[in-house]
Amino acid sequence: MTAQPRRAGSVGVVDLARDLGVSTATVSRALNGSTAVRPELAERIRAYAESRGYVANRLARALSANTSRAFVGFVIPYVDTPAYSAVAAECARLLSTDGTQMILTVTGNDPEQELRQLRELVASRIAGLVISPTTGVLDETRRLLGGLPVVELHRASGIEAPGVFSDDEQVMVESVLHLAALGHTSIGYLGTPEELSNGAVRLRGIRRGMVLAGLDPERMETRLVEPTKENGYAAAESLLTTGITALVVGGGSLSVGTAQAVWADGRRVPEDLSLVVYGDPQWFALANPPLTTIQVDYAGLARRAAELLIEGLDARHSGAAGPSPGAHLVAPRLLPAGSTAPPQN
Amino acid sequence: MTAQPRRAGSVGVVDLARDLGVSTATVSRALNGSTAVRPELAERIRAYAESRGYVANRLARALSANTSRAFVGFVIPYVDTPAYSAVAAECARLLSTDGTQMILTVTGNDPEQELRQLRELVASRIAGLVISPTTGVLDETRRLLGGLPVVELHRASGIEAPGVFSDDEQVMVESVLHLAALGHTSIGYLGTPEELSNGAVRLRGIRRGMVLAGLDPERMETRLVEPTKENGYAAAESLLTTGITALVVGGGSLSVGTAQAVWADGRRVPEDLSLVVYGDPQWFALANPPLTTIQVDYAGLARRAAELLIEGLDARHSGAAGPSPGAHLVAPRLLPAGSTAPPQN
DNA sequence: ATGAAAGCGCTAACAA
DNA sequence: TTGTTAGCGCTTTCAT
Repeated sequence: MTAQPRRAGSVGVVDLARDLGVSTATVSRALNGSTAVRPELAERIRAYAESRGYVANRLARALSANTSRAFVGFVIPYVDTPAYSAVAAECARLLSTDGTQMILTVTGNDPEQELRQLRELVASRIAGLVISPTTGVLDETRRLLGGLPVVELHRASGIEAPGVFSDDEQVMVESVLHLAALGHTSIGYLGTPEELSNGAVRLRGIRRGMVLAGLDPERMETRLVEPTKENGYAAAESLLTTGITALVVGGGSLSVGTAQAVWADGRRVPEDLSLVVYGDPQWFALANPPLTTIQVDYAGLARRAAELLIEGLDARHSGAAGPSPGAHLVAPRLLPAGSTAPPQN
Repeated sequence: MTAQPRRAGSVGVVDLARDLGVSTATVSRALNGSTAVRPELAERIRAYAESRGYVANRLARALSANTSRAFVGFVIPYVDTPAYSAVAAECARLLSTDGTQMILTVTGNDPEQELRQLRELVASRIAGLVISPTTGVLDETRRLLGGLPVVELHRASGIEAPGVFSDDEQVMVESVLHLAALGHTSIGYLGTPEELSNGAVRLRGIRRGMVLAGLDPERMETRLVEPTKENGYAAAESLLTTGITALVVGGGSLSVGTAQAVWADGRRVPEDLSLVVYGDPQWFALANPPLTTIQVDYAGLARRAAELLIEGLDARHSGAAGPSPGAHLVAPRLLPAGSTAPPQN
C-alpha cells in the first residue's frame, strides 16, 4: 500500500513522486509535457497519476506559475436578457475546452460595483476577461483593464481592446429599406441612447437607411431610452400617437415592451403598423403574426469573444501582438416575417 | 518612498508589514478582522492597506487557508434557456455580496463531461456548488458531490443534498382543473420524460389534476420527450391529430416548439385549442392572444439556491448540520391569459 | 535527464 | 497582543 494522503481523496505531486521514486520536479515536468523528461518515464508517471485519479490543484498551480490561464472573468451588467446570460454561458462552454474556468460576475450596470468586481477578479489572478462595460466606466477600472487581455462585448468603453459586436448598422439600414420598399414613408425608430456605443451604431444605421430611402432622417419620429421593457412600453405608446405606419426597434427588452404596447393599443399588425423587432427570433416567432426580427447571432458573438480572448491569452504568453483592438463584427440577419407589409391607407 | 513591489501594481502583505513595521501575521490578522489585534493598530493597518489599494490574492489565501469560500461552482447542462443561464447569472449576483466568486460550467447534458468539469472544480478547491445534474449521473460524480456542500437545481440526482425546484406538481393540478372547469374533457399533455425528476413531478401533477377533474388519466393523450424546441414541435404536431381540445405543456423549450407547431397548423387559439405553456411569461405575453402561462419564478429559484448554498458553506465551517437535504420548493403561478377558453363544439 | 530547494502570497500554529 | 516559522501544492531555477 502507498501512504495515505493527508486530505482524504486528494493525491498530490509528492505522493506520486514518492510512490514512483522520483522527484516532484520530474512529476511536474511529466505532467506538464515538458520535453526534458525521458519519454518512457514521463509516460509511466502520467499513467500512474491517471490511475491514482490525480488532478492538480489549480490554485497551487496558478499561484506558483504566477501566470496561468486557470481562470478568466466574464463581467456583465444584467442577468435577465439572453444577450448577456446566454452569451456568458456559451462562452463558459467554449472556454472549458481550453481548460479555462470562467468566473461570472454581474455589475447591475453600476460603475462602482464594476470596479469592485474587477478588483476581486484581478485578486483571483484571472488571465483575462470578457466585459460588457457599464455606461460610466471609472478611470481606475480602465487602468485595471489596461493590465489584462480584455475583450469587450456588446458595448465599447473606449479602452484599447478588441470588441465583439453585432454588426447592427448594416442591418438597420436594411430594415429601413425593407420598410421603405414596402411603401412606408412614416417610419419611427425606438432605440437606446447614443451614449451606449451600440445605441449610436444602430441610430447611425437607421439614419443612413432613411437617406438611402430618400426620406428625411431629421423628420423621423425617434425615441432613445435606456433598454428596459418598461421604457420600451412607454416609448412605444408615445410613438403610436404620432401617425407612423412602421416602427423599427433597436433593442431586445425594448422590443418586448413595444410588442406589448402595440397589442394593448389594439393596433393590428401589420395592417395598422409594420413592426421590426430586435433580438432572439425564437421568442418573437411566438407572436401572431410572427414578428419580422433582427436576429442577433448570440452564439456567434460568444464564439468570437471566446476566440479573441484565447488569442489574447496566447499572445500574452508568447509576447506576440494579440488580436487587433477594434470592432470584430458578427453579422445579424433581418428575418422577414408576418409583421411587415405595405401600409394600408 | 516605499520599496517597489515585485509585480507592478501589486501590493502584498509583506509590503504592508514592512512599511508599517509589523509582522505579516499581524497584517493578516488585522485584515481578517481577528480580535487578537489591538484595535487601533488594526485600524491603522486597514487604512494603510486601503490607501495602497491592497487586494489580497485570492489564490494564495484559499491555498493557505485550505478552506475558504473564494469560489463556488455552478454546473448546468444547457445554455440556451433562461431556466439555466438566467438563474446562473442571478446566482452569481447574489453570491458576490458574500465575497464569493462563481465558476460557471456547462455539461451539454453529458455525464462524462459533467464528471470532468466537476473534477476541475474540485481542483479549484470550490467551497461548494449548485448543480443541475445530467440525466445519467456517474457514480464517481456522485462520490465527488458527496464531499461538498451541494445544492441541486431543477433536477434531482438522488444524492443527499438540498434541492431547489419549482413546485410544479401543484400548478399542474391547477392547470388541468382550470381547463376542466372551462369544460374541456379532451386534454393532452406534452412534457419531459419521467427519468428527469422534474418531468416525473409534472406528470404526477397532471394525473392528479385529471383525477380531481373526474377524468381518466390513462386515456389522456400524453407525449414525453427530451426538452428541446424541435421535440416540442414534433410532439405537438402529433398531438394535434388526436382531437384534443386543450393542451398543457410542461417545459420551456417544449412550449416554444408547441406554439410554433400550433401556429403552423393554422389552429386558432383558443377557439380550436386551449393552450397552457410553461416558462417565462415575458415572452409568451408576446403571442396573440397572450398565452396562459405557468410562470416559473426564476429569480426566486436563484435566491433560494444561493441561500441554501451559503447555509451549507456556513454549516461546513461551523460544523453545524446544514440545510435540510430535500426539496425546497419555489411556487410558480398559473397566469391565465387569452389562450384558454371553453371548447367551441 | 533528473533532483534539491527556493519560492508563489497568504494563513495558522506555536512561542514569546 | 505580537512575532517567528511552517506550511498550502505546485512550478521552476540551478545544480548535477
